[in-house]
Amino acid sequence: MTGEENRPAKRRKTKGNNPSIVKIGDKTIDLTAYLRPQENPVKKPPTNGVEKASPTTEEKQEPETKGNEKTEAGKPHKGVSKRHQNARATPMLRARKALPIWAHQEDIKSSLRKDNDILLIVGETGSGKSTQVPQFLCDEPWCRKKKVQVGSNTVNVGGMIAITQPRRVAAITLAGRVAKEMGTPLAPRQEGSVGYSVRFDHVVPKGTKIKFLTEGMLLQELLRDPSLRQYSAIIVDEIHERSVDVDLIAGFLKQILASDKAGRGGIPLKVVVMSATADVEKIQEFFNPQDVHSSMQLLRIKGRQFPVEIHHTDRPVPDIQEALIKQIFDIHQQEPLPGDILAFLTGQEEIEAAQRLIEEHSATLPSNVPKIQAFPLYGQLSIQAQQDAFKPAKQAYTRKVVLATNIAETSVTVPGVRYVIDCGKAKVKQFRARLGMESLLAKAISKSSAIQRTGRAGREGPGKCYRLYTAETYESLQEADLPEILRNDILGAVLTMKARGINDVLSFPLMDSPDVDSVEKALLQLLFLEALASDGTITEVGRKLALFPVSAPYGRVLLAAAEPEYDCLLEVIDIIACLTSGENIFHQLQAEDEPTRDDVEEHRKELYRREGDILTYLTAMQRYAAENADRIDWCRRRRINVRNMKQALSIRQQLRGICAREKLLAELPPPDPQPFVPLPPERADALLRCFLRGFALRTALLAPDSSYVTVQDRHVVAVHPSSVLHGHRREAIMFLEHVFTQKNYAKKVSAVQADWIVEAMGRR
DNA sequence: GAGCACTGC
Repeated sequence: MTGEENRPAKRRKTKGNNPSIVKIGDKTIDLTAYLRPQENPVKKPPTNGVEKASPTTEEKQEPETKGNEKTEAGKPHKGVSKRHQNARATPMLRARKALPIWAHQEDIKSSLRKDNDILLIVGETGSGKSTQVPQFLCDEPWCRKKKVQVGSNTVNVGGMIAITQPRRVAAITLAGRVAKEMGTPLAPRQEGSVGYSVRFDHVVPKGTKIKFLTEGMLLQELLRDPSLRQYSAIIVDEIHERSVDVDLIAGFLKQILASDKAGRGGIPLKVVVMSATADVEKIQEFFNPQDVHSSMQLLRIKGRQFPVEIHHTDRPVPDIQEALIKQIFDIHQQEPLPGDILAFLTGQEEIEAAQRLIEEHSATLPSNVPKIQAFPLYGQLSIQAQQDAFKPAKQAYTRKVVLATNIAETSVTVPGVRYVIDCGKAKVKQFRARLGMESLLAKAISKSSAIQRTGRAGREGPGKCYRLYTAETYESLQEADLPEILRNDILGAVLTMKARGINDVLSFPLMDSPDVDSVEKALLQLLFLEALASDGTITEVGRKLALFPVSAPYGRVLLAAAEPEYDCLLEVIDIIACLTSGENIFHQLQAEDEPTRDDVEEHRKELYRREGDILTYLTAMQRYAAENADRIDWCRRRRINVRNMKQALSIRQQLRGICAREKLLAELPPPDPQPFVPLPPERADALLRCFLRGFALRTALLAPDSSYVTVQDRHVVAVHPSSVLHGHRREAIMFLEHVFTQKNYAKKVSAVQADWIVEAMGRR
């Protein structure tokens, strides 16, 4: 788990006599070829590199300038390029100069001149780093496009700065803000200096110098252009969130920095890594000057936050719900209005219970006391219900309490919050490679997460944070959350590496390396999917899978669907579009839906199929696409997630496009709406057999005691209540997801025949 | 009889 990549021997697993032999069911597979190290991918630099101490620049915070975020924007300046010099930008320039990062402009520029290629910036929220750093750098001499010789070709290298974001909205809104500040249009097919590229949405004007993109997007670009030739610099923002994608990006960047730059005609790539948390040792160690032949400077920049008073409990609370309610009403009675409360809870169930308690208590408040109103906020809530949590309370003299999951920690900002209550826990998804399943359980948060939650009270003024745990408990928390690459299934990450030509994935440089078990599991699954050949190298199938914006098993099903034997590609695209559009397209029916509940069930009945969830999703998608009148109303009547269905349509269009380009699809189907035609049973069989090409290992057989036992590991699984097959008995089931929460659950379940499973396994 | 949060040619 150290970030050092040159000691694979230590990570090798010792299993029996030969560590490279593993068994799946009755099959024995030799992993020797998979684990064989290739020649060291990170070239040692010549030893003339002088090591510099990393200077830490502490900075005095500029006096608070009120309303700097709200400064009127100058109108986009037509004709481009002579930016931020023109008079119209002046009020905005003043606002920019007030940002804490402005004082570091020269430091930032000079630290990347000459031979220095890497810079690490630690900037708290509100320092302005995401908007200003690219602007500081884009006029630097090293940022110009250059014509160079690569092999026998003359190519252009550099000219653009990429800045990565973990979320789409951030990439889009930051691009919008920077475009305004630079007075340049942000529109396709125009000339401009700023662009963005996220899934389903690309606005990259001609002459773009600064491009915001999601991490996944840059990874896709890396597959096509391993040297990132169009860029002079890559800025990796929010690296502290440590997504799998950002970890892979860091690894690829390290390889580029350490390489001889032949792929870039000798022109160096500058790398700026930006983090909002102070624990940067791991990052510094990772981009070790020894390895990459350049010294990494570190710059610390103060943020702009109001002070937040922190309160811990004196002793551990026995009952979180009770403590929460008491805390809410204490704040309500002691603190003046306005000032809303944001409470962090673990999940929907807890939130709904708390909401009921608050409503009961609230009803007992005397009439001369301000009212209190609770709003839930979590990801699967409808757009409308989420927006209710952002709007000020409807009635006057009312305090709003937002009961939120982790969604309010990073993804959304609730305005008006002065008080935060932190229960100290969060649900975390963890992949258990040995069992091949995920778990989703509430666990203690990390210190950095607690600090992040606290900060949510100080966005608009001084605030208070009440932690429902003791100061000792806080001190005992982990410094940071486990990075995703140590918690998630790394199937996709391993495929990306293989597709990028990394044969020996165990020696790929990573800040945190997953254990060998997980890597082996992923390699074996890729072998099962025929993404890898028996010698561990990537196959044509594997290359194609890496291009699909879906997980490898889904990609494999897409490829199989195009084979004449199954011939159901359009249907499979519809299904996968639905499956990957969000948690579940069906909203859970709640007590509040009561007057319409039967009506909703009646409408839903025409979608439910006895074959299971896959066919149900297909029916839902096809009926939705056939709907010509009001699709939103169609969803409302069935309590179907509108957002997910819209997303599903976009994914469908994207997948159809890719399949057409990859010659899996002869021609694009006619546009919607097309009349709905139910899939005949024999076609349904073909479709399910096709899904088994990706999911044969995720199957279970009905046991005499009516439980389902998995084929691969002989575990008992229960059909999840969200499945249409919940409570039904079938000979055998195939499930697309496998999660431990209260129980070992199979989700997205379909009925299959036992001999289909045998057939699918026999193909290997 | 139950669902942390993101993301992708």
